[in-house]
Amino acid sequence: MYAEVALNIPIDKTFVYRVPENLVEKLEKGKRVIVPFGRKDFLKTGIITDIKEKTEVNPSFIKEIFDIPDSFPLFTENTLKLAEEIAKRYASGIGETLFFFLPSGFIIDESTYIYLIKDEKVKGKTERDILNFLKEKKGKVKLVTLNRRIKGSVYQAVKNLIRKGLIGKEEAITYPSLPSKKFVSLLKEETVRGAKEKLLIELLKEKKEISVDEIKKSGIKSHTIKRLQEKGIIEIFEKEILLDIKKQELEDKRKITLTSDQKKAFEKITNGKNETFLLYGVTGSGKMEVYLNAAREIVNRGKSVLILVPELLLTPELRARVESYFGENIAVFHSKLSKKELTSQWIKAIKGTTKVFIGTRMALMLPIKDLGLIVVDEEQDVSYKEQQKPLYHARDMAIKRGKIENCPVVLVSATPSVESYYKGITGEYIPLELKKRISEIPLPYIKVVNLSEEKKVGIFSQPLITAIKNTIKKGEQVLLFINRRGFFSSGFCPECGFVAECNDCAVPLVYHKSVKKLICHICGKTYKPVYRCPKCKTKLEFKGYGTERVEEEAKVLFPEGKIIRLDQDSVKDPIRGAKLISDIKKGKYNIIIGTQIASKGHNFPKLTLVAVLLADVGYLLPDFRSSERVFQTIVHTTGRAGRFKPGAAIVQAFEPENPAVKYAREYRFELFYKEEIEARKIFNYPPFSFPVLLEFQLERSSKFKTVESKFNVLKEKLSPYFNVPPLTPAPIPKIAGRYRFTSFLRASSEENLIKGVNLLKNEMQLLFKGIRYKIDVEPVYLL
DNA sequence: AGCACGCCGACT
DNA sequence: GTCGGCGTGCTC
Ligand SMILES: [Zn+2]
Ligand SMILES: [Zn+2]
Repeated sequence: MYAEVALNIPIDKTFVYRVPENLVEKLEKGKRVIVPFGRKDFLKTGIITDIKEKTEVNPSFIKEIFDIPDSFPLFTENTLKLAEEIAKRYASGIGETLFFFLPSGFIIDESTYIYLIKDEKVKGKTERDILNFLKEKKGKVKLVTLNRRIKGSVYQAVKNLIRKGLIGKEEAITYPSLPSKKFVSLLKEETVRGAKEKLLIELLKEKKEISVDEIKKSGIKSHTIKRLQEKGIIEIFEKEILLDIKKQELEDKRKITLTSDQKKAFEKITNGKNETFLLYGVTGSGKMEVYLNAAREIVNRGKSVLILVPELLLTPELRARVESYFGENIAVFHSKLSKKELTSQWIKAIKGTTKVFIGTRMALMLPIKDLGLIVVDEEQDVSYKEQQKPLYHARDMAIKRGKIENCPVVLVSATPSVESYYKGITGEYIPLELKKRISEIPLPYIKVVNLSEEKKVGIFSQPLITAIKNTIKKGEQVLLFINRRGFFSSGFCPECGFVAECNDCAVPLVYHKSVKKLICHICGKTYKPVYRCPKCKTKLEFKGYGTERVEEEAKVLFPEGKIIRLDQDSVKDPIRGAKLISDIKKGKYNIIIGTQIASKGHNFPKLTLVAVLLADVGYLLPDFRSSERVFQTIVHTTGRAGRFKPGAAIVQAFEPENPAVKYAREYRFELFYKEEIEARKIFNYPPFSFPVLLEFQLERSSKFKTVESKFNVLKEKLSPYFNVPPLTPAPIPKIAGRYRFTSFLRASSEENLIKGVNLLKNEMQLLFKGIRYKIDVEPVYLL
């Protein structure tokens, strides 16, 4: 008996292992295996992707599976299929893909550790660096970490140092942190005096083992437990637990009568087979009620539900709202959970003890059985695209999963992506429109101010100043949206044109007044501020606006305002961030200056005026979606106003006649889509083409010539599948010290895309060994 | 990816 | 000679 095993190495290949007699019974697809691998037979964690009687591989090369530790698989048959699809579409390997999604708590790997014996003079630079690193670290360091942190031939140098007796090595296994809990059991029966002590012993007589958590619930303090342990009466031990199951009946905590539009959508979804629905309608039209009701119906039929949400939307508020439908028996899944929590949620999925899962894009692969519905909320959100390998799009792969699981998928949005909207028209998706708002409160009136004509004080136009003053006078709140944090873009020299840029990235630095530093928003590197041109000593001029600069101007203009900044910088610390948000809700502030963070997820009841300060900057960026993003920012941000009582919005723009601005203001979304779809068609952008962004990241720009000539050879081979433009410097030509060259390939059909990507992946591997590159299929960021 | 091996210039 | 930097190839 043989098992095909996928390992966490970046080659698109599985490995064949023999299954020993004693493990045949435990053999199952999707299960975790521990196998020896490589020359050193280091133990590695793998996933069984297939089981076979025969194999082509030479029997003398085949090794034996070391262990199958679990009684259950970590991937279902369906999620294994999904992983294969992802690997195929996004130029990734099956092993790479599986291990990208699998929580690291499941991984047991053996590796080499290095430690210092004595420090002596050595000649080689790499050897010196290694000794210094070990001296600084004190203790054992993984060989791989050395290799990552030190440049040069680390492996060679380590070998030499071992031979010289300066360092030592040992092999060790990293143990996984499966969810565990402390338990207590009785060692001997002895009479004790204390009432609490007696109680604990009584409890232990009844039940052999009780978890410390549970003991504490009956009013016994931890020092009591400790004292009995010291006396040798009880014993405390760690025990692996799979999960703590909270069984709860689903009850109608919310009695909501759906409108007729909502009811229609609900019926369509709950009667769905494996269609993709596009559920759309303006803010406040009750989209969430529809999908939560549908989800509850599906759960009542005994099936499970997966709800995907963008990163910033997974707030306690949202969780509470979902809990109001399902009780506490829901599981969240996102990157802020700990290793143990992630493994625990994963197990809940595979065991089927929880029926409702809500998470970010990484929740896509949860091994949920009997999936009856997948929801993708805010389907247009860019955070659904993974930015590391595998560069998958969770919305598109959710649709794929729906087909594999044979269940309906609902895409939800107030402003669908142009691609999804178009597919709603062609019938690929079934459109479900909610035309009316639920409440009587009208949508905010949007006033557009022309920034190139109107009088301004700083960034504030006269109409905006008046509106802000009136709003805070009434005791209500104002949100000022600006799409950048920091103060302003660092200076440029009017004499010689010098611009303060990051040394590693070709982007202007942003001045952050609060920390008095220049910060690169691409790589995060900080610099001391410069005020004079280093070349000609002219005083630098500053331009651009960030939240900090808006805040400073607002303080002068509105001395009566209670102003707060709400951006990544101010909510970095989660505890302080949560406090900030609750303070805003309480009305402690009346002028909120925020970025994306402020325009998503949170409802501020007293907010009645929203302003988009620079609505159409970014409109001219070389990205075919820039217009769509302007449109979405305006609709989403202005939609924050007047959730609870009528509100208004002001949009400041340089070109008010720009369709993205005009149609957002008039709430004539269908006209925006019509024009945008027309433009996409003319210029052959998605949904009319299937792009791949090929990006080289070169250490030296001088390497470009050889890369380019090799690329031109490849170009010919790719031409049956892609339109291949020449390799050119990326719009941001340098990031983190690497020179970026890109080619924006376009396939005319999905079939060509998949075939072409496969060819591209294989050819690139052969042609560009030792060169860093990225194959971004259907990219979201083009800069 | 992680690791070994083999090639080649530089330096005892 | 041989040390150490670097490119190449293999892993069931
Ligand atoms: Zn100058
Ligand atoms: Zn930078």
